[in-house]
Amino acid sequence: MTDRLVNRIIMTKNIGKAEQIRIKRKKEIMDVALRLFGTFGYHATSISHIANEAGISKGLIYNYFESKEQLLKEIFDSGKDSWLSNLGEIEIKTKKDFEKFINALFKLIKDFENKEWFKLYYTMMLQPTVFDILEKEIEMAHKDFLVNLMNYFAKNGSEDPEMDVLILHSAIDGTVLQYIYVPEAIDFERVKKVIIKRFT
Amino acid sequence: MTDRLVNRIIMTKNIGKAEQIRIKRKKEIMDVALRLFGTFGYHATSISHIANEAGISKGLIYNYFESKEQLLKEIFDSGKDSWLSNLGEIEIKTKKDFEKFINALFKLIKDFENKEWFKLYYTMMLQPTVFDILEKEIEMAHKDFLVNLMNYFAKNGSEDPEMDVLILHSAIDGTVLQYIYVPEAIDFERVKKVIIKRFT
Amino acid sequence: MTDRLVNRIIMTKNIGKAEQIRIKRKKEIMDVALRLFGTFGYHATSISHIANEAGISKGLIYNYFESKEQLLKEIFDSGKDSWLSNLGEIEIKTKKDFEKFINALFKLIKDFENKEWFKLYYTMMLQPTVFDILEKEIEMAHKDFLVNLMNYFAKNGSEDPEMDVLILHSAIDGTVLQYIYVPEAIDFERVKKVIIKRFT
Amino acid sequence: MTDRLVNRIIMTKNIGKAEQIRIKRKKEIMDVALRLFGTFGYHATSISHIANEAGISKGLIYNYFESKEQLLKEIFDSGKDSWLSNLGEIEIKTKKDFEKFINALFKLIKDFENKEWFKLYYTMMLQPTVFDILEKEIEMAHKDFLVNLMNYFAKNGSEDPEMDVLILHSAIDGTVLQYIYVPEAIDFERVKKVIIKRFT
DNA sequence: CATGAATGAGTTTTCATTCAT
DNA sequence: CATGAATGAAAACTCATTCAT
Repeated sequence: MTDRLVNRIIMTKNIGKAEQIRIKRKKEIMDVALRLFGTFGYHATSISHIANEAGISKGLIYNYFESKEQLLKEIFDSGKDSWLSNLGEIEIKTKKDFEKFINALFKLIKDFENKEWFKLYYTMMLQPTVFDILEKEIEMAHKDFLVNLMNYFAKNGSEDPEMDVLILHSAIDGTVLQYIYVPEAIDFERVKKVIIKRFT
Repeated sequence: MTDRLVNRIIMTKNIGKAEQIRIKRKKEIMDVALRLFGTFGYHATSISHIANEAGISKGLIYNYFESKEQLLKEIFDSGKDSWLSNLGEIEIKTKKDFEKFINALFKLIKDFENKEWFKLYYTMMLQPTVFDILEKEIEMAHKDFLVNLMNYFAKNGSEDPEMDVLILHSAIDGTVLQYIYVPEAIDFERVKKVIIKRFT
Repeated sequence: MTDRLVNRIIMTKNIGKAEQIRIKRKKEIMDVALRLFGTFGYHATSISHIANEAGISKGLIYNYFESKEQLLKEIFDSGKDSWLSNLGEIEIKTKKDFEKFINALFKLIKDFENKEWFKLYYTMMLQPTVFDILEKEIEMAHKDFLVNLMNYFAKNGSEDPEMDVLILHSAIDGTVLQYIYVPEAIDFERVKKVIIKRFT
Repeated sequence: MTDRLVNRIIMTKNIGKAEQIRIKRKKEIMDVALRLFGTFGYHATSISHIANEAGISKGLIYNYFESKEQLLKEIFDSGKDSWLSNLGEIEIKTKKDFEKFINALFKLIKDFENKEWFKLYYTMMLQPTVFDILEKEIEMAHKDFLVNLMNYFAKNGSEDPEMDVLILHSAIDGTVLQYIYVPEAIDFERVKKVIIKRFT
């Protein structure tokens, strides 16, 4: 949810003052928490830390989120929704579609409100034992666009479409990782060009 | 540090019985800790948990490691050494070399004593604020073989060797991530084939 | 304070509309609070819980009661008044009087607006350290009818009137406890018969 | 578990030092907690309070008990065991048996290591919603000796044995309550005499 | 009057670390 | 060497109470 969207919702006359505050505050907390979770990790970030950084009291956070875990979940879901709503609709049939898809993907990664979300995403993926509820959601979310890609590769003369998807997926995962790690090293335009070249 | 190596060190006559036990114990603790760190994460794994799992007392761990953080560092370094000592020596000049390198790489990933180490590796990479000392070491370690690869691509007609290295690196990172995440989904032989094909 | 009494007070012309609402609201809050205190205990019942259950805001409760403790005290006093005003007047001289008294007593226990009050009563009795102000009031209130009973036993050939009162009192206390605990197990008619038989 | 018993167990040579400390400490904590729970109530007694009173750190309590609730449960069970092991064996057939039973009962109530236990017992009985696990145990524990008594009344010409048991039970409950409330007012010898007289 | 966002002190609980035995 | 009882600082979470609107 972007700030602009939040503001538009709030501007609407038929929302009470209290509700306006709630929406703003909730987003505020989620933004701060995402940044800290991403920077220090979920466990190493305390509720106190979040509250301090957001300039509010510890107690208030529990007025908005049932628990620390629930706060994490809401942050995660919110990011996931953004992600999916931007990629889910693209049908990949022609080479043009593929390019369009790769473009959309990298635009998303770059523009995405907060690259911290990806840190969370990968960190959480790495500890399925801890966050097994989220695991399922992630898998489901992926499946659609992986199938999409596989069909594309199959129709375009790939010898092993399954593996091609795997490697492409890996390359993207890896690129995102690198972007998170050393953002200044990634020139997305060049990355896109190489990926499109290597995978068409 | 492999078990075999440990045994060889221990066999050496000029190490006292007591010292032999120390070395074995230390490795035991590190193995257990690595497994638990990988499974539950560093923060979510308590010293008690490690001690229980290793069948020793909490106190004893502090006989071998200064602190929990130091234990982590030693585990990390030990894994890193294995990793580097296996890849650092390969010179990549011909296509054969490249294939050899890719083969060595995947063999390492697959055989590596414990895939939990990679979980640690990536998790730690994702939280630079916490472990920035380690970060530098990793970067240094990588540089060598990245330069190696870049030269290879440059000499073999790549339009953008830097980017090719980046993508290859990303693909490898991504593949490892996927392997950690769904090991049974990764057929290394096929992955290798596709990577070699796409990058030569 | 019964609903009827509340209504009578409210009907009185020289009470303004606003004041009428206040009285009704106050009773509403006390009723809800009593039910929750009785069910979950004083400490385990939060002001939020009471407010929710009463369909009002937390803040409003503080418009009617100084504090949570004051709310408890008012509930307690209100119940106590009902109790005493119904028993204080009976003079026990003949066997008929005794029967009348026992009948009145059990009618009170059974009809009493809310058996939760007894839960409160006994719970509070059991923690003298916390509520020793209330304690004294109860003791005073009891004394009258205990003296009443003792005189009756003394005049009717009891060997140890003091003890007889004690046991009778205990039996009543115990019966109320049982009634609170397993209401359906208590057939008041039979209980009364046995008590009258055993104690005359 | 009496102190003497604890000491005897500890004296036994084949118990390690650590285990000795554990047993003593555990009892120490339970004793302090029982006293405070009885005096202030379960919810109004904090773990800090218990730790202070016992002269130990908060953390240590969790070395011995999983949670505050578990501490309560263990205290409760320990008291219940004492109670049952002393009354469960008496068969009530003759008037002598009944007297013996009543004697044993009051001896138990009087001698019982800690009358605070009864406060807990009654307080907990009054809030079944909160402690419903214990509820069942209490019911089971009672049943035996209630059946025992009913048979006795039935064989000895009671018109309504069920009610007689109820009243007797109530009288006992009530007496214990009074004893807890104003211990100095209860002359057990006289109480026993009256109960035996009224119920035979 | 009525609301509910906000506070902050207090609660239960965890855990790395120490140290007497 | 090895144990595990003990500590204390910090974590997550709760809730009576206040106050701007």
